[in-house]
Formats: sequence, structure tokens, C-alpha cells
Amino acid sequence: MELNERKRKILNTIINEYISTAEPIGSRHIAKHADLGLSSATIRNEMADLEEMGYLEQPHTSAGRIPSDKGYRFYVNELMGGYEATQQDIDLLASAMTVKINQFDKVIKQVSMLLSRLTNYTAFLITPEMKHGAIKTIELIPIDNSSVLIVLVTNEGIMRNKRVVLPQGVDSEYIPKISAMLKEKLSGFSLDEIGVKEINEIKNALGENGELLFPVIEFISEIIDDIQKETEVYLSGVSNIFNFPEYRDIDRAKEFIEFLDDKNSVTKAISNSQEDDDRVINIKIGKENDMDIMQNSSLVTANYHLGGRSVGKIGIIGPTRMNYSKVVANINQISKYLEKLLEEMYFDNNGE
Amino acid sequence: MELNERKRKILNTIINEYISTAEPIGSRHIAKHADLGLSSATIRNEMADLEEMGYLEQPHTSAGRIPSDKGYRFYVNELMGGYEATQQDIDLLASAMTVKINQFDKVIKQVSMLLSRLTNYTAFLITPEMKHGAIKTIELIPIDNSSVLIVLVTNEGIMRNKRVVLPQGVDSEYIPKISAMLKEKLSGFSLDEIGVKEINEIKNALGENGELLFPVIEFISEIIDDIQKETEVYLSGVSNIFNFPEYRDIDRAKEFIEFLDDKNSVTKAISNSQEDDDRVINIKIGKENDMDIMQNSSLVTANYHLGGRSVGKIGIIGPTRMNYSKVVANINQISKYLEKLLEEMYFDNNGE
DNA sequence: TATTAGCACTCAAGAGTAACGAGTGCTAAC
DNA sequence: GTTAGCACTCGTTACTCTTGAGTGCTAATA
Repeated sequence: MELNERKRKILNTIINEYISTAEPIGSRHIAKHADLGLSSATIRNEMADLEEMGYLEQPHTSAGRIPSDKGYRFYVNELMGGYEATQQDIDLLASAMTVKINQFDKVIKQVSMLLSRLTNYTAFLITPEMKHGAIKTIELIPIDNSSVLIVLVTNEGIMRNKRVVLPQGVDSEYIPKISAMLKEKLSGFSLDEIGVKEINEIKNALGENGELLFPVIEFISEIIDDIQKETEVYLSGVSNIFNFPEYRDIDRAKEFIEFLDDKNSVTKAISNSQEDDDRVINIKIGKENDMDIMQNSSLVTANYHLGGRSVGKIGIIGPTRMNYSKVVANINQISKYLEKLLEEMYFDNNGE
Repeated sequence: MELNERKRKILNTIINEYISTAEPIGSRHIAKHADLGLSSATIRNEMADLEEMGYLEQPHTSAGRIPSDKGYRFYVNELMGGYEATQQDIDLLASAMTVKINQFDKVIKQVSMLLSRLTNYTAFLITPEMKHGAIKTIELIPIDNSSVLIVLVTNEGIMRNKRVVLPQGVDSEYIPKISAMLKEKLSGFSLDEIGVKEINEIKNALGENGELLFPVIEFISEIIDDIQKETEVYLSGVSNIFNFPEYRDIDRAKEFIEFLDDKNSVTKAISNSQEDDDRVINIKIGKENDMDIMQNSSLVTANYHLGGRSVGKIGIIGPTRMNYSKVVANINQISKYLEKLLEEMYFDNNGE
């Protein structure tokens, strides 16, 4: 069966209406609102076709139709129009733009907060992974006799730090020495290149009596491994989901909150989205998500960039009945805004 | 009216039963289970008295009684017995004890996670405020030409760091100089002591051409101010609240999640608990909380200590119908466990 | 041949009703 | 002071009935 122009129009109307009302849409409603000059009976026939083709579903016989995941997918790919920003959106963004932020953590919070307020969904932001960059700085700062702060900076401007307790028996007077050594030996290496060979080289360079420090070197290389893998997830507007009838059911809501509670599963769900084209917004609708718990939710993510390179992800989570065009537009705006803030942070005074 | 032994026993039984069943407790139930050798009619009279005295409430005429906030308060102060750890509790703690943690952030996560798993409520942990300690280290680490990492360590072992963008026009080659200067001039000062005087001293010490750096000094002193005030809140087990019938109502649940969503309000609610005796567990029941949104919830907090000094807070949030004795016992265990982990972190290899 | 009017049918949601039962307060007897 | 007894209250549950939105199918129409 062919998906002709008329069917597309009807499908489009149904999805648009359903997105804004959350009520199954009946044929009479379409006949009245879609301005097709057709009777409800004709539309009924078309709707039956669309259902047969898999774009629509019927919750029960005497209800109207709702879009299936396939329906949403087609809508997102082919039908959905551009989103016209409301005055409220514009005001919100404009007032955000006026704020000058000079603290990195505040940038993150501001941006995820803004995205959740714009979209009314739950927004997230994932900090960059470190693995790609080359080490620019590695530094150990003594905190007390047993613990140090390890600071790692890559040439991409990504910084991570971690407070750790050193293995027993390390005299704190060696810390500066170790720090300098690490810096010298590891600078320029990509994080995923650091292997046994490089570590051994450091060990050798420690010279006589250096063996005492071997455990520290081992230890630090493990921590670097850890740091490399870690990313942080910031959530904002978690309670927004309660605004949607989809989550008025307490068990659905519980499931969702449980999912968000576990940052690991969130990271996993988000990183599953393929990176084919990292400039494009990635949309996963319902069952397109691998995780069980996401089968009734959609995920819209974008990679944000810095110096031409994708460094982290930003996006929103919500019900499959989502205002995709608005969300896509908002994420575009916000990721640009984020990139602008980051540019300022990283390159503003630089000749780079 | 006197709160005699019999009334106390009845009240105690009602509260214990209500805590475990969440159902209003009737006189017949007490007659059967409390082993008082009294008929339900007598108990009925006593319950009417207890209600008159304000310890009990009746949801409606034909229901049993439930404890009022005053009832819980009396229970917590006078009636509640010690909690006997279950095998499950013991196993959970024991397995946690075997894990050796050497990363500070993991300690925090582990502890709050453990507390929420033990209690089945939502647990939180607030990191120490910095204001009391004296500055031991202050260091600026260049990240790129425009941003630096500011690291602050107090003599109490509390560390905070923040990545910031420096004001325009600061050449990065001055960073080490500024860093050394700050360290020299500010070491030993308590954070809340740093005022205009100290800042001016640094400015003067910059010598000729130092004026160019004045904005940076000003800027950094503002950031220090910020750092001083900030604490972080870690939540764990947010979805636990869905296990309680109190929050089966979607609007109550929404309210609760909204509250937790806003870290500021959480911090505020928690820091409101007075610090009269910082060794004692602080319990705020229902209306004893200042915040509107907490009127139907209870907050149990403890200060955790390091080197004899209270440094942060740990605790749980849940419905007023809470298993107080279990929660108190668990928080005690966990704050000891946390202190042990922190001791290891801070003082293990030290002569301190 | 495509469209439409008409109609019987389905089914969720809401309103109304009745029965149930847990629990109470009060009274009178012990 | 305690208790048995009883009328009363009121939330909960189950059931029935009605309503109405929406459907699919058929036959008439353009």
C-alpha cells in the first residue's frame, strides 16, 4: 500500500494533535480540523490503512488512534515541520545570554537547567570523556600526608581531578618528585596509549632506591585509567515528567525515577546512541532504545563540540509522545549556547 | 491528664504497629496484640484520652488512630527502643567493610548508597563547609590560556577545587607567580578572615607593574568566597519513596521529587536543623520542619566528624511514619563507618 | 471507482447504589 | 474501674447502568 500525500497529511495531523492533547485522535476530529474536505468515513478508511501499515495503533476498539513508534519515526524523518520559537523561549534564552559565567561547574548546571526549562522535559548533560586527548598537564597536589589531588589536563582543554589516598609507606616529600616525573614522561601521550611500557619507563627513570615508589606509580596509573573512563551526568528537571499523563501512573513514574537514580544506567542508555554523524541530533524512539526501561520513552541527544571535536552529550528524556520539533530546535539552540560558553572558557584569550 | 504507664504502653504499641502497617490502628487490634489484659472498650477510652492529649489523630470517625507529630516526638524521645540489627543489615555492612576505597568521591557515593540501602529511605550526604579551617594550600594550575584550576586545602584536610575563566588580559605566564603569592600571603588564614586588608596586602606585594594583576586578585578572592559557601549534596535512593503508601499519591510524589530536584532547598532544609549538640542525631518530625514541603516528612540527620570536629551532615528523608529506631541505629552505624573511611583517608599515614 | 451517510456495535469512564466491615462513642451492668 | 453490648459512622468495594466517543461495515451517491 502506498503512503500517498493524503495519508501523510492525515498521519501528520494525528501525530501533531496527539502530541499536544495526549488523547487518542478520532476520525471526526481529523475531518473537522485537518481541512481536507473529506468526511469522517473516508478518513476512517485511511486511518484503518495507516494502522495496517503500522503507523498507528488503537488502544481499544472504541478509541481513536495513537501513533506507533514507527509512526513517530516517520514523523520525525519526513513530516515534522520546523519549530517556531515562542516569545517565552526567546526571553528565557535572551536572559540566559546576558549572564557572564566564569565557573565551569556553573556552566554545566546553567545549561542543563536551561534545557529542562525550555523543553519541560528532563534534561541531561554528560561531560566529555578524556580518552582521545593527549596529556598536557598531570600534577599531584599534596593534601595531607596520605592523600593527594591528581589533576589531569588534556590538550583539548578537558580537565579532571580526583582526590585519592596513596598506598601506605609513601613519604609525602616524594610527591613533587613523582609529580614532575609523571609530567615529564607522560606529557604528549594520549590517555589510551599509556601502557605497561610507559609505566616501566617511569619506573626505570626513578633510579636508585626508586623501587620504593613502584607501588605509587602503579597506583597512579590505575587511577588514570579510572579517570579516563569516567564521565559525569548532570540531570535537571527530573520532576518535569510528572507533568505528563504518561507518568501519572505511579509505577511508571517509579520506574523512570529508578532509572534516573542510577547514573550508570543513564550513561549507558545515552551512550548507546550511535555516533554515525556526530553533527546531527540523534533521536531514539521507544523500542528503538535497547534498555527495557526505555521502551516507552524517547531520548533526544546531541553531541556538543569544542574546537571542531565532539566532546560530550546533551539531551532530554521524555515520553515517546514528545514534541520532537520543539525539542530538536531547543537542543540545537542550547548546544550552540553551550559551545559558545565553552569557547569563551577555553579559547577566549588564546591565540589558538 | 496524666500519661501513665498504661497509656504509654498503648501509645507505644499503636506507633510501632502503625509504623509497620501504615494502617490506622483500632482498639481491638491493641487489645489482642499488646498483651495488657484489657478489653477493647477500656483501650478505646484510653485512646480517646491520648487523642485529647494530642498524641493521636483520627483520619475519620470510623477509622482507628494514627500518631500525630507530637505522638512521634514523644515516641522518639521516650518510648522507642533500641533497634536490633537484622542479619541482612549485618551482611550488607560487613560486605561494605571489606571494600578498600582510595578515591574520595567513591567514599561519598558508597556511604550514601549504603545508607539508603540499609534504611530503604532516601539518603543524603552533605560535604563539609570550608569556612572554619585555615588555609593550608592554595594553588592555581593553568589549564589553558584563559582558565585555571583553583585548589584550596584547609588544615582540616578539606579540599575544594574549581575551574574558572580568568578575567581578560591576564597573561598565563603570571599564573605561577600569582599562585605562589597567594600561597604565601594567605596560608594560615581562616577562610572567613580573608578581607579587604589581606587582599590589599597581596596587591601591594605585587610591586611595580603589578596593577595589571589587580583584577585577577579581586577575581580570585571572589571565587574563594564562593568556594567557602558551597557544599555539595549527594542523594541516594530517591526512588525508595515510592515504596511508601504515603507517596502513592502522584502529587505528593511530585512534590517530594521537586523538592529533591532543587539541591538548594535540600541544603536549606537540612542545615536548618539546629546544632545544639552536634554529637546527637537530630530528628525533625513533620511540622517541626520549617519548610512547607516538609510538613509531612521527617528528616533524620547526624553530623559526621573528623579530628573531633563536625565537618558535614549525613541523614535520611522520609515520611513521618518512619522506622525511627532503625533509622537512628543505621545512621549511627554509617556515620561511624564514614568517619572510619575518612580517618583512613586523612590521617592514616600521618603522625597527626 | 471513490466518497459518504447511516447504523449497529464496542468499550472505557463515570455516576449511582448497596452491602460490608472496621472502628467508634456511649450506656448500663459488673 | 472495667467491660459487654449496641447503635452509629463512614470509607471501601463491588456492581449496575448510562453515556458517549469512536469504530467497521454496508449501501447509496456522485
